Amino acid sequence: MHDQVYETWFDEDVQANDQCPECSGHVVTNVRETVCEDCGLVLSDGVVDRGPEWRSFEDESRRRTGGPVTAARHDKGLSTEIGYLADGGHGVAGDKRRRLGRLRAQHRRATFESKQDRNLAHGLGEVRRIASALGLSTSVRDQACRLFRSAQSEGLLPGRSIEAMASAAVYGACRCNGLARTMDEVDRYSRGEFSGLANAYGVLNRELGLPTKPMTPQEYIPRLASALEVSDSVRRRGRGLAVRAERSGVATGKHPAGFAGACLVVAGDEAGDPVVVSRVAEAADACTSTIRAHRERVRGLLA
DNA sequence: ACGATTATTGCGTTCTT
DNA sequence: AAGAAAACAATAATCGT
Repeated sequence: MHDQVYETWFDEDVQANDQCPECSGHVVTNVRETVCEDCGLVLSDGVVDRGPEWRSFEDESRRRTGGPVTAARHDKGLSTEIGYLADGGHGVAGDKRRRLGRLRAQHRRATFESKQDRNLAHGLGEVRRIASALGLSTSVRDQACRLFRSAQSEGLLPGRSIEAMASAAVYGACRCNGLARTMDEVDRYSRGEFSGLANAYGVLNRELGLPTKPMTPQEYIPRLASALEVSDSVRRRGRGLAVRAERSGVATGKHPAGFAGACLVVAGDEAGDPVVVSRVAEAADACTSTIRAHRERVRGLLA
């Protein structure tokens, strides 16, 4: 019934950081919808393109035909060079010598450039795949791509996996735009067997000096609220609690997502509309004991 | 589901060399 | 100053209720 209205807004491309048409609040984009952070108005729900599916499939098949591309293998088995013994040792002279020299230079240049290219192509492919899987807007995705390019040109790649840096770029782009994503969530789509995301992001953030500010619990409220399908009043109350908690300092040093979840639990209890802790834990990428601990902190705030 | 207890992880500090 | 190590806090895991 709201479809028409939503369609219109979506066509106008309401995105993160825009103003909510209804309450002039702050609009954020999360996994599968664009919502107003203040009133929770859903601006695009289920309209998010199904692009990620064929895109990631495409990437997958490209990976297979292209062969395994990992930083380790690049340097290890695949690179070759033309040695100097061939001519140096046996006194190859004149034309042949010069030709060999030119060949050597070309070969070196070619392999070097193709390595860079492959790394970049692979990395950007991963960035795009992860960004799509998270349902990020194209502008955020492009920003992530730029971050990855910077990371490569700044020489941040050697010693780290492409996958790790790709997911770090995506996470970094989210952080720069104030989008509430946990590292876990981004990591979920990374292909590496061990994450390295935290490390890669650490370097990326430090070396590039990303303009990020710490996430606050209330920024996670809208996402969790819609994931848990709590009532509007509970969400509002939870948001209020999150603000109070953050101002009073009890939330500092805590993972904001888990803390936001705890706020929703307390809000649900108050409203006589219990929010199940285990579900919150799942939605917030935390465990139940953490949510419980935070819940007590929030309650202590009210007492 | 809850509360309590224990294990693990991560991080900033401090002590060394 | 760079690195190792003991120390602390947060989170996870596990228990009995």
